Amino acid sequence: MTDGANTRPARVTAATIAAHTGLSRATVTHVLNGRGTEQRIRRDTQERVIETARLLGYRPNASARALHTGKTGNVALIQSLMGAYLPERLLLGLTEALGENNMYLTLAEVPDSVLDEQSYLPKILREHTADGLIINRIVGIPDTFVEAVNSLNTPVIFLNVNRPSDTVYPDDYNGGKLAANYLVSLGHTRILYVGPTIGTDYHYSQIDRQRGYRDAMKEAGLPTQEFSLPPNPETEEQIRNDSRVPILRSYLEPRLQRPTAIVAYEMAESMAVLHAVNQLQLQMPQDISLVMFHHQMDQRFCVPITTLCNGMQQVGREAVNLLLDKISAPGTSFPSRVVPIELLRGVTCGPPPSLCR
Amino acid sequence: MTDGANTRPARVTAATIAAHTGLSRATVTHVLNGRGTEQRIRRDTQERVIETARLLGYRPNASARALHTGKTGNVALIQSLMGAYLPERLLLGLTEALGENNMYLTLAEVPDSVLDEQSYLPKILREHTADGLIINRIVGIPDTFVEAVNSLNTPVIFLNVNRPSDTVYPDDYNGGKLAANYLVSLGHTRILYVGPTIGTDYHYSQIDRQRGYRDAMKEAGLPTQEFSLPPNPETEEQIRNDSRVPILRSYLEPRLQRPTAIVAYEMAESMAVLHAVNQLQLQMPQDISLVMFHHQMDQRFCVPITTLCNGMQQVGREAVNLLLDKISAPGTSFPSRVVPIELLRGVTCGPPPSLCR
DNA sequence: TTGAAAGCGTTACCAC
DNA sequence: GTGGTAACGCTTTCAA
Repeated sequence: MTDGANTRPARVTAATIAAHTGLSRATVTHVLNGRGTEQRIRRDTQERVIETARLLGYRPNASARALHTGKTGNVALIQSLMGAYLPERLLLGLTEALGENNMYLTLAEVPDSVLDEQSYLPKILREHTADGLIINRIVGIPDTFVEAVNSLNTPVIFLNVNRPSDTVYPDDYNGGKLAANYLVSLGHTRILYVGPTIGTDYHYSQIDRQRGYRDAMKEAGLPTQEFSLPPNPETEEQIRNDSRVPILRSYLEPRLQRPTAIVAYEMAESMAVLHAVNQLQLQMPQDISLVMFHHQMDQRFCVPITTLCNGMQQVGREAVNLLLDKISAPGTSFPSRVVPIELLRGVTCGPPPSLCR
Repeated sequence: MTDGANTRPARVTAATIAAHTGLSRATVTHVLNGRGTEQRIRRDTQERVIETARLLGYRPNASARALHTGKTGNVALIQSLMGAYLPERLLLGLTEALGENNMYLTLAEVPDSVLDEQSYLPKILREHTADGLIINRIVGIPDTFVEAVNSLNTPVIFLNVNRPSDTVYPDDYNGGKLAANYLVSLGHTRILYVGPTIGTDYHYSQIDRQRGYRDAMKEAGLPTQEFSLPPNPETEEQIRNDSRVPILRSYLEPRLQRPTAIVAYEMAESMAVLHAVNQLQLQMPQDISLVMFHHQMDQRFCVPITTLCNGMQQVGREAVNLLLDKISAPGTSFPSRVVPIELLRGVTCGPPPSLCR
């Protein structure tokens, strides 16, 4: 009486159901896995099994199944989470596509220190926890790390870096072209590219977006104009004397020769542009147009900025597809997949002022 | 020769090592689990085992261990990823703290549709995949869902909602007080609170931050002034006629009675403030001060805005601790834990203009 | 239609 | 010091 109705048995397994129904474990799993009819198990038996499972609150044990099938049903996402690039859309794309394949995403943080230590592998790689690995945007991955990972028997793909194979990343080069072409198509001829100052450990997109812009301008027979935003100031002193917006402002100040449109590398540059534009009392898009690269149309800025969207959700989905391909053909190398960058129209672009007058 | 050196055996298990070393599986696992000395296994035997494991590229099978121990070593994070609140700091806190306990975070996206359907549980909850569940910031969770989750035998905690028990969330009420008090301490007396328009499915922080502000102002004997930013415009028509910044500007326009400081609910409100301030050619912080709630000091805005940081990393860590407590004491209910909100000084605050003159 | 049994890789208890 | 052996929960093949 003390233990009967209220204390549910700690674990309800297929065996429990078998015992309750007086059937064998095999029959129970057959029914539970939808193979009941195929196995020509009586209708009412099937219903009895299912009802009992429901009543008992049966939940299959993933580890046991994994042990038998040799597949964990998990994919691990590896990255240094400190300073990570992990847009929600990317996670959404990954989990969606994995979910469609009855798999899950396991997040593994890899401290930067680990990446430096020669041949030290993070714990998640030292055991057999996932069916595949996704390595996200680790800039300047040490070769030793890549080698160590490859020596694992686990399929691996890379994300958001530009490697020739087994990688998924956005087409930043054509994104750059798209940006410039779009502004050209609106009638702009003086288009300024605002990017970050490119240091030693740069990301490929810093090069590619700018290259795309340059090539598109050249093709249109227009001159390029580029401005590298100095890095974020660090000390408070530097912050108070932050010269980034003033410098940028000087680019936009001259009445006649000022750019009529801007391509910004990402949000940081866009914000500087917005500040400068505001300070100069310019109207957007009447006086000046702006496009930026981002992973979505971001509504938090009050002004929806026309965005070159790097399709992180799609990147996530493609990554899963690629990884599943690799899992089913272990050892094979696949060419990298490039995801197109799309233009999302905000309200920051229009024809150049000269054409309006 | 075809199969010898190049084709590595598909799976290296403890048995493989046992075979290679001529020892029993038990001895091998003893050594591998660091129980070698305790079991008084010869030094050289131990070394032989470890070396062989390394050579063979042995990686323990997590599923097998899980099956035996009854612990998967995984914690599932449940949420609707569409429109999710998932700051990187939160993930960092979660994965860090889990990592310290040799556990991993499994991300499970739960489509909104699923939450609505009565009693339908997402797949990850229908099987035994994780040792515990973290439910993150699902606003307006249907009671049926909570019930269904509770009927599972799996420990569950909530994140970023304000439930009385088994929950971790930032102390937004005291954050609101802190914001106001800080500005008061700088000498401000006309402090405007800018929040979102509170709809039907609001988040507790929308109430709490504002309440904190109000109470602090009352305690300081100062009048409150509040402005609800209308929701983001949706159609392009609405966007072009976006009246949010102009309206806000009208609050800041009058020379004498205008607020000298602003508490912004979050980034969206801050951006509107920055735009309005820029358009009015006001200097920040000379003419007006600004603090906002956010999950970190964000360097992308060019101006580092003084931030009330809701400590998502800490929230993540506390969440893991709470969940581990629940896992080791199943069925117990723990009081919710509130994580203090911290003030991170940016460059947007200073004394009010009147005191400068 | 149903049941018996083997095996997945690990752990841990208990003999030797 | 070392080596059997059972058990974890599930899947699947083969027999009945």
